[in-house]
Amino acid sequence: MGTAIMWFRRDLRLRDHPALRESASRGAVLPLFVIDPSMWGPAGAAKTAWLAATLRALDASLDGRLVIRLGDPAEVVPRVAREVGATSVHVSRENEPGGVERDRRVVAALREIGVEGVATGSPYAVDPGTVRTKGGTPFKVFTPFAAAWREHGWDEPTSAPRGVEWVEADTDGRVEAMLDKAARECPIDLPTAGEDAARRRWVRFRDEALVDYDHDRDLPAVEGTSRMSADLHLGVVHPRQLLHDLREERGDGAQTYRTELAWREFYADVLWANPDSAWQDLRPLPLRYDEPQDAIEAWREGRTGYPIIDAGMRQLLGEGWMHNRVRMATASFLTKDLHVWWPVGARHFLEHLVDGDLGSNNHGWQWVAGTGTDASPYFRVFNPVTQGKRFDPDGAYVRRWVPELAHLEGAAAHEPWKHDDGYAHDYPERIVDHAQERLEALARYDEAT
DNA sequence: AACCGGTTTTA
DNA sequence: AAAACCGGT
Repeated sequence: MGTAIMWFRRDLRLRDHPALRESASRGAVLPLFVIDPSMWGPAGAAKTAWLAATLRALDASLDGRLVIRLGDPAEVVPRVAREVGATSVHVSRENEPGGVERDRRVVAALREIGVEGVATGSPYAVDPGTVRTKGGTPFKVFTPFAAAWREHGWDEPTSAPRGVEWVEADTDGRVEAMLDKAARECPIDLPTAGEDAARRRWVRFRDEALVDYDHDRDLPAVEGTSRMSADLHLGVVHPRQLLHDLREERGDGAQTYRTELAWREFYADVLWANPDSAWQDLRPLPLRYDEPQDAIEAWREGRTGYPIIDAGMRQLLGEGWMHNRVRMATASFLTKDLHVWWPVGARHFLEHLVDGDLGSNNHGWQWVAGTGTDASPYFRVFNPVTQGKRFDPDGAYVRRWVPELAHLEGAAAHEPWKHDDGYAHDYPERIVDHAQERLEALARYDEAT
């Protein structure tokens, strides 16, 4: 039995970990994480802090044996392999274009020194690239994808491997200070990180909120969602575990939850099949775009004068998370009311969301913008006032995030312009007229098609 | 067996 | 409007 390296990336857990089990079957295991300083710096502070906290939790669950090194993985991973005399390096397969390219470089560098690179499993219940149409092509429409995905099914989760012989090596001396700094500079309160905490959150959701999920998941004022996204993003939980937990559940809540997981898998598959669609239109649409810097800044900071939009944008900055209903409304506002190209918004979301997942985020944006999957409805323009009144009927979400409107009762918080004291606490006036910009957006779509 | 055309579907 | 399927060839 030789030595194997388990190189952790978006799979920061020990339970139900096919690549970890594979590494343990090869011999003694060195658990490794590599911080690429070129990625660590530019990420948002909340995102970096969440990764730091999750790494600390993983390290604790390994009794402090997680080895963290700094640098370009194509240099660091082979160097560590030499250092410990490893014969194989194990990973969960990556589907994002940047990760695919990085892994190609790392595997090539490992091959040069005679070390095998082995990918086992992926962060998805069904590996991207597996589900295909009857014609053998990747799906571009969600519903038939979801049907085929369900039909395909998924493996049962496995437990953490027991009796692993862990190999020890030094963590880079600079890492402690980096993790400390990330935790210290975190602008928000993060949930507790790590597998056990995620598991507790999930069980609580399943036992208390799942029955009403079908209805409550659309209400941003209600804690009606599972809040699993940040843990799913780093692989602290695997969707297979959640699906397994719901296997006996036939109610609307569980059905809808499975469908939401299917969206995540769909977008990962679309990204895998169309790597360029990460930052370019999946279906190029020659639209005229604006670059209104002041309005974009107002959108980012939550002072557009539209209550539900401002509440959402402030939740993003304050919590590192935004309710999905509001993600759609704020994305529609940037693209349809301000006529801004979707990557501007997608980049802002990715910088601040602790769950910021490239496929789900960017294809969610493209879905709203009309350049992505789900063809025709270019005319999908969300009315921010209607969205607010429909999904936050008593205004509680707006009052929570927009103190300037806290004095308005009930749905009045969505329409300060209708109340004498609506602007008594310096809430900004609307920066655009939605009815007018809606027509402008439709005119531009007409022009482009 | 890859391709065509008509029909249904598209959160 | 485009995708996916289905039943042909």
